[in-house]
This record gives sequence, structure tokens and C-alpha cells, in this order.
Amino acid sequence: MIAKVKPINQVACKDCILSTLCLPIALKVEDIDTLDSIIKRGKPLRKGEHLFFQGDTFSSIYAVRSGALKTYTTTDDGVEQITGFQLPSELVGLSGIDDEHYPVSAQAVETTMVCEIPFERLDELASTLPELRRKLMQIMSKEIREDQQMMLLLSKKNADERIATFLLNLAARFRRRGFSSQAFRLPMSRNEMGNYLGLAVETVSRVFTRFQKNGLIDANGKEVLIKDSMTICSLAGGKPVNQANDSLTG
Amino acid sequence: MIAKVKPINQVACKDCILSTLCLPIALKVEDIDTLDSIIKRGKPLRKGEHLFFQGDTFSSIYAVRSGALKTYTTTDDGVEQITGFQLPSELVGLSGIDDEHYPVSAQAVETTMVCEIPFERLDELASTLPELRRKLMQIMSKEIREDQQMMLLLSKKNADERIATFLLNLAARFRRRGFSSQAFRLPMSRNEMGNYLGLAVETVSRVFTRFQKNGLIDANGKEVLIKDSMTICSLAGGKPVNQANDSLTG
DNA sequence: CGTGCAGTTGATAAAGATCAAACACGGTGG
DNA sequence: CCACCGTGTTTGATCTTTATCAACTGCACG
Repeated sequence: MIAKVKPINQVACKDCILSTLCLPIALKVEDIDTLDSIIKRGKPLRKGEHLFFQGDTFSSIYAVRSGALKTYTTTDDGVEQITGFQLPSELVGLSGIDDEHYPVSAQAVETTMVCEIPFERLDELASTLPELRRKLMQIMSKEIREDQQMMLLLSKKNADERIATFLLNLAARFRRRGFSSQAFRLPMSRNEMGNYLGLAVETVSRVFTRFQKNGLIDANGKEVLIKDSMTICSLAGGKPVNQANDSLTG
Repeated sequence: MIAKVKPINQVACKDCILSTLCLPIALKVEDIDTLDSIIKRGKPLRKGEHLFFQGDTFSSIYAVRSGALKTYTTTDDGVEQITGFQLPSELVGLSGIDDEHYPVSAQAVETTMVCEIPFERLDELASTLPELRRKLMQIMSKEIREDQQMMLLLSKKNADERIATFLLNLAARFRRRGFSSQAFRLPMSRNEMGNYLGLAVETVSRVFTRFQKNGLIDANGKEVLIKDSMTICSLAGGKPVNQANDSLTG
């Protein structure tokens, strides 16, 4: 784990390994430099530190560079709902554009570095760089699509299906970033997972245990190994392989 | 109900009563005409007709002019989840921008007229009209915010709170459009409401009956009268007025 | 070597789904 | 004009899932 890495937080967009996933995608080289020039790079956030709080004045969106964030809303009576986890190259803060204030809080779930992108500047840039404008709209459109898939999950899927969907989603995101989609480390706690998926911690724990007992995964704390992705897939997508339910998850 | 109205479907943006709610907001008069020039106005959709289907090639976004739409996703195994209802001045299709295809189907829940806005043209226009670009981003940002509030509802609220939240949300949207927020007609069926809110039809029906019994509302089919908006508010926002739970909803 | 928190496991309870049946009503055809 | 039908809605009885409560485990950290 410990290796001589160059200070990742100072890497420019054009040298960043995430550039093909992040905002710079589809930009010309010289345009990437322009984008780069407006980005501020701060010091790392330690686990538990906040990037911003719900109600803070909106001014910037952020790209995760390393680590992971969560965003969550809090109701008046203190109920919290995690609305998403952000991995490297993903943006956070987009839901604040419409308002003066962020409608969510953003907190590091592990040590995390971010690139701050002042929105005013980004917006100016978007007027001269059509590709950037399009990319921004695509990212927001994708977020809408994913949030709506989340509505489907929360409204129609049972505990097994929720966990299966969640694991596959993470796996796919890790793969895109060049990591294994079979074996990975969950950045969040069982509690956070449960909160996000609309399940009690105990239920999350039980499903993990059951999945393991039935040979779908190997889980050791936050380390997860996907052993039977076929079955997990079919769970996540609904119940197309219904006859497998008993022997595999029951 | 039957009155001599001019053919609403042919009204130009600048003469449309919705112009202060819809995309033209914040545009200069001459810019509104430009926007107007790219908009196509089709014939009305009857209840049940589709505007587009999940998987159709994305080409346009639509603004509802009269009536109401619903959007829904379908999983491989046929489970449907309604992801939203769109009232006049609201846009539909934004989740298709990122992909080649619409990720949802859009269907009229009552007789509905829409304005079609070819996205390519809109995107071109956005490059020359900064206000339009901003407005578009704001609308998408708002959609993200609302979808995330919906995640909170589906994950953390009970049946009473879901219905209360839903009624208040509709009421606010009607008010913005100049209609009464106390008395209105639900455009959707109990079934659609339940599907959207993650509840069985029977549960929706029972909550309506109970709300009525407790004097919170008067409901007659789709006609609803909000009688005790204070209590409904407190239900929707969580449980700040806890001592009222027994006598009012129990 | 405690102390504390995250995670697991078991027992019980509650909310809402499901199943079943009656009802309302708007439209159709005799 | 009225009986009939189908769909949407309501109501009641029962069942299932998962939340909740409680206790225990184990690992990390001071």
C-alpha cells in the first residue's frame, strides 16, 4: 500500500489518470489546460471531515481525485438519508446549482482528495467550450438517470436485490477505474450502506452473511470478493432466474 | 369546464401563460422568439398515449403545456416504477441527454399537450444564450435535488408521511401555476400514486380514508381538499409534532 | 489490557403487502 | 331507460418482510 507516489493532489488535469473519466473528457488539449487553470486543489480531507454542509452557500462543484465521499440530506427532525457515494473522477455538488445553497452535506468516508471547480468560472468556460457544456449536461443527465434507478431500487426491490444491485454498481465503477471488479474494498460502513439502501444495519449484515453462506461472495469486513456474479446479476436485475432463489439465497 | 378557449397548442412562447415558469424564464424578448422558433407543437396526446418509450432514440425534450404526463422505467422482468409526474411548464426527457436512448417511457395520464424541443437545436441555442444555458442547468439541478428528496421519502418515510409529502408537493406545484393549493384534482390514479410512492394501492386507499376520517383532507375520488395543512405539513416534514400522531392519524 | 465502536446474531414486533371480496361509477348496448 | 360490464377503489383478514430491541463478538486503538 505504501509506495513512492508523486503528490497526486498537485497533478494537472492533463496528467491526471482520471482525465478520461472526469470532466476533461472530450476536451481538446489546449482546452484542458484552460479548465485546469480554474481548478483549485486543496489539502486532503480526513475520514469524517466535511467538504460542505447542507445549507452552505453554493459556489463550487468538486471532483473526487482519490478516496471517497458521501452526500446526505438531513430532514428537520434529524433523519439522514445518504444520497450517493462518489468515487474518484465523480462530481459532487451539482444539486446546488439551482439554489443559492447546497441541498446536501458532503463528507469524506475515507481520506479523500478533491479538485474544487468554482462554478462561476466553469459556467463562463462552458459558454466558449461547447464540448464542456455538453459534458456537463451529460453528467447531470446521468445523475438524474441513476437517481431514478435508485428510486426503483428503494421502491420495488427487496433486501437481497438491493445489496446485489449495490455490489454490482460498485464493481462496475471500480472496473472503469482500472481496478478489479471481482475483489475490492468497500469504502463505506455497513451502517452507511444500509442508510443509502433503505435497510437497517442488521439486515445488511444478514444479507452479507447469507450471500457468503450461499457462495455468492466472500466478505471479510470491508473486503469483498464476488464469486458468483451470474446469480448476483440476476438478483440485481430482478428475478429472471427464479428457480435459483431457494438454493442460492433462501 | 367547456369554454371557448383559443387553440392553446398553437400559442407562441411569448404569449404562453407558462412562460414565467417554463424554459423562457429569464430570457430576453427577442431570445424567447428564437427559442420559440425551434419548438414544434404536436397534436394532443390522449390519456394512455405515449410520448416516447424507454429505449427510443433520444432526440428531443418536451415541455408539458396542458394536462399531465408520467415517466416510468421498466426492469427486464417487467416491474414498473413511475419516476415522476409532469405538470404544465415542466420538462420531460432530460435523463436521455447522456445516452442515445431515453431511459424511461413517458405517457399521458390525462389528455395532454406538449411542446417538443429538439435537443440539438436547443444545445446550439444554449451556446449563444447564456441565460438559456444556465436555466437548463438549473432545471437539471433541481431535478436531481427532487429525485434525491424522493430517495429520502422512499427510504425513510412511512405511508402517512409519503402521502402527506406527495399532496403538499402537488399543492405547491398547483399554486405556482395559479390554481388553488387547497382544492385540486389529482391527475393520476391511486394505483399510479402507490407505484410512485412505493406503496400498494390498498395502502394508499387506507391512508386517504384515515386522513379523511381525521379531518386532514376531504377526498372524493380524484378531487382533494386540504383541510388541515398544518398537520399534513408536519407529517410531510418528519414528525416534529409527535404528540399529535395518535389523535390525528392513529 | 481495557474501552469502544462496528459488526453479527437471535427473538420479537410492526408496518405494510398480499389475498379476497365487495363496491362505485361511467360507459355500453339491449 | 335500465341492466350490465369492466375498471378503479375501498374494506377486511392474514401473512411476510424487515425493523427493532437486545445481547454478544471481535477488532482497533489508546
